[in-house]
Amino acid sequence: MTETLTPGCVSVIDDDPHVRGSISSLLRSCGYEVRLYESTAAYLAADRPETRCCLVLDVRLSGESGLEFTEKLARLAYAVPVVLITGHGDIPMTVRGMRAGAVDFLPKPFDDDQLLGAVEAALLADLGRRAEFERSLQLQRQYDGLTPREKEVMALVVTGLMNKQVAARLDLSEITVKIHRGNVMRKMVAQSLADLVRMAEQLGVRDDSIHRYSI
Amino acid sequence: MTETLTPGCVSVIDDDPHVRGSISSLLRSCGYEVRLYESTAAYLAADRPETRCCLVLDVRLSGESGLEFTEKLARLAYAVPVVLITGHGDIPMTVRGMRAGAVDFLPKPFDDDQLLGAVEAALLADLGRRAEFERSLQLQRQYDGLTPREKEVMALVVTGLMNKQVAARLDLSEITVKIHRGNVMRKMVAQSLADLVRMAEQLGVRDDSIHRYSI
DNA sequence: GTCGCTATCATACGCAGGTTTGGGCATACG
DNA sequence: CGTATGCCCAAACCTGCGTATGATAGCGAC
Repeated sequence: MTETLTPGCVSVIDDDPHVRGSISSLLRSCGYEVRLYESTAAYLAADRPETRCCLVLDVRLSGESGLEFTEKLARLAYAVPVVLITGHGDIPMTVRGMRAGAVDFLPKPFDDDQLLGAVEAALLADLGRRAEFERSLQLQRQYDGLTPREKEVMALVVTGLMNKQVAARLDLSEITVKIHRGNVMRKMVAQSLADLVRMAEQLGVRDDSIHRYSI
Repeated sequence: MTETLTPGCVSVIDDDPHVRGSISSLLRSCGYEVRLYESTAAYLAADRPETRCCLVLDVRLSGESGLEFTEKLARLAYAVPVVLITGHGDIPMTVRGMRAGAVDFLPKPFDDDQLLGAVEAALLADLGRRAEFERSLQLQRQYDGLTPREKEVMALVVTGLMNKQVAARLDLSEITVKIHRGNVMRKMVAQSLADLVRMAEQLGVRDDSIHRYSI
C-alpha cells in the first residue's frame, strides 16, 4: 500500500527500541525511507538526508529533551520540520512544543493515520522550506563575494539614495560609486535595481544609519 | 499593585459569569481595562477597543467554540492576539489552538501569574501587530488611489522593467509610461524606486505574466 | 453641455545611471 | 620583487528617467 504523495526520509528519535521498531515498520510500509536514532546526539552525528525529510521526535528522551532539541532546531537557519510524540504529555508541554514550531504533537498511543498525516504534512512543509533555503543560500554566497566597500554602496543604494548622495555619505566621488554599483549588480546577478532591492530585503541588508520614512 | 508594563484592554469571553468575574477582578487590579462578554457574538457586536488589546477566550462556549473563533480571527487581516483558557483541555485541542495562532493555552485552574504573563505577552504582540496593520492600511489606501492603468504600470515597473519595455508590453508610447510612472510615485508617496519596490512587496503587487528569475 | 478625470501622445530640456578607457595607490600573497 | 586585489578618481559617451508644456479624446457626473 504505497500511496505516499510526497516520498521522503523520516528520521525517528526515540529511546525505546520497541517504539522505533513499530514506527519504522509503519512508515516503511508506506514507502518512506526511515532512519532510527536513540538520541538527539546520535541524530546529529549522522549525515543529513539529501532529499525531503522530517523528524519524528519523542519528547521524553534520556539525554537532551525533545522539546529542547526542537527549540534548538528552530533557531537554525534551516530547521527540519518536527513531529513531536509523547507518552506523558500535558497542555503546557504541548504549548511549548508548538511554539517551538512543531508541525504536530501526538500523544501516545496514536493511530497509524494520525502519524502518517503528521509526517505527510511535515514532509510537505519541508518541500517549500528546502527550496527557500537553497535560494537564500545562493543569495548569501553572492553577497559574500562583495568587497566591504561594495556592501556599503549596496546598502545605501537599496535604501533609495542617488549615486551623488551615496558618494557624499561615503566621502567618495560619484564615479567611484557608479563603479562599485556596477560591480554589485554584476556580482549579485541583479538585472535591475528592483531585483537588488528584493535581494537586499531577503538578506536583511539595509543601512542602519538612516531612519527610513516607510516600512 | 499596578506594575503593568503594557497597559491595554483585555476582552474576556466566557459563558461562566463566575469565571468572568474572577478574571476581571484580577486583571483590573493590575491596571488593565477589562471588557466582559458571554459569547463571541456579543464580543463581535461590541465596539473594538482603540488601544492595545487582546482576547482571553474560553474554548468551550455555548455558541461558537473558542477554537473556531480563534481560527476565524486568524483569517482576518488584523487578528487580535488570543489567550485560550479551558477547563477540559486535551493535547489535540491545544495543538489546534496553537496552530490557529493563539498566544497561549491555559488549562483551568491556572495561577494568577500564568494568566497575567499570557495577557502581557498578548498585549505586547498586539503592539507590533497594530503598528504593522496601520502601515499596511495606509499603504493600501494609497494604492487604491491609483487608476487601473497606473496599477498596471506600477506592477511592471517594480518587476524591474524599463519604461521602454513597459510601454511595449502595454502597447503605449514611452512618454505615457513616464507620466503614469510619475503619478504612481507621487500618489504612493515613494521617494525612490527602491521605496516603491518595497511597498509593492508588502502589498503583494507584482506582474503575474512574468516569470521572475529570482525570489 | 460643461466640468473633471483618465488616458493618450509629442517635443524638449536637464539630470541621473552606466560603461569604457586609463591612471594612481596601498596591501597581501607567493 | 612581481602580481593580484581592492580602492580610488577623471573624461567622455550613451542611455534612461523625470518633468515641463501643450494638445486630443473618451467618459461619467452635475
